[in-house]
Amino acid sequence: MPELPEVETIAASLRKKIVGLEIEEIELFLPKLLRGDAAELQRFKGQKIIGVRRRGKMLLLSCEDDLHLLFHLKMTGQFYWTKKGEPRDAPTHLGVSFKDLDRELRFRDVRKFGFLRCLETPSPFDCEELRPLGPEPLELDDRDFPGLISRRKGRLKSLLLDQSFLAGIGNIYADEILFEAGLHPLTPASRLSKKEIGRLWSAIRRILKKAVAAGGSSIRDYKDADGMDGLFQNDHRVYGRKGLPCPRCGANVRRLVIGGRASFFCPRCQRKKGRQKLTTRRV
DNA sequence: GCCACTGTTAGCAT
DNA sequence: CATGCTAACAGTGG
Repeated sequence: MPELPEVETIAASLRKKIVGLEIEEIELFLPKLLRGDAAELQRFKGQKIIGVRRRGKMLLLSCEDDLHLLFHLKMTGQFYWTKKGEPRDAPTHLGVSFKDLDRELRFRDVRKFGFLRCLETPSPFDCEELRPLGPEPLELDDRDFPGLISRRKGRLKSLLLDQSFLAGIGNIYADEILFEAGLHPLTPASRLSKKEIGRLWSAIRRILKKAVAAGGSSIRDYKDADGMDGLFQNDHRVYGRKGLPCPRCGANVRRLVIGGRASFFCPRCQRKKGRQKLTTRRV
């Protein structure tokens, strides 16, 4: 389930351990994990890792000589460390050992949806997988958001999940963001007032920043590369909370399916547009 | 055994 | 072209 905050946390945990290390061996146990030619992987032997970055939900390990490893963890991808040469378990599909280090980095993915790709280019962010992504929500200038959303028509929930709109938001944070903004997930983007666009943008920033600070959400499989759980699952206010009271108003959280995805929201705090005024009453 | 599940995409409909 | 919906990927867990 790694979304932006989880991948950001994994990148940080990986970065502090592998930058500066020289790759000794790379072993691939599941050919379909790699998009491209298996021989490309061998070019990384002897290469020093100089950077670990995130773009959307993808992770980029960069070496010298314009060589990069691009990972997508999809639903269940995980990195972890073992002692060098330790037997691998069935869902472990890749092992990377380093010169002068008695441990090795492994990648496991129970559902096998994740992928790895080798890039050789000075501009890895222009590759096929990364090019279609929209802006990074935590880097986009505040002034650019209204223009970005004004060109879109779909429902807010689907829009937030659209990686070409903003990169990195997934199902959990989309629901938490819409709750924070007080907007119904079915609201058409084209019907937002200026004020609501402002609320949506600050909710996006606030929720993602808090989730990054909390190290992401550990619901099922998610752990960072050091095996640490995130804490943001404790701050979820609607996601996965069908039938439980809304923490703001006490109404029962509802669940809807939108575009095939579960969507959780508070029917009172996130009114459908057009109903707020009718139900306003004096005290 | 049946259904749901975090991500994404292809294919088809509107 | 844009958007919406479903199925499919493969496995685990309730």
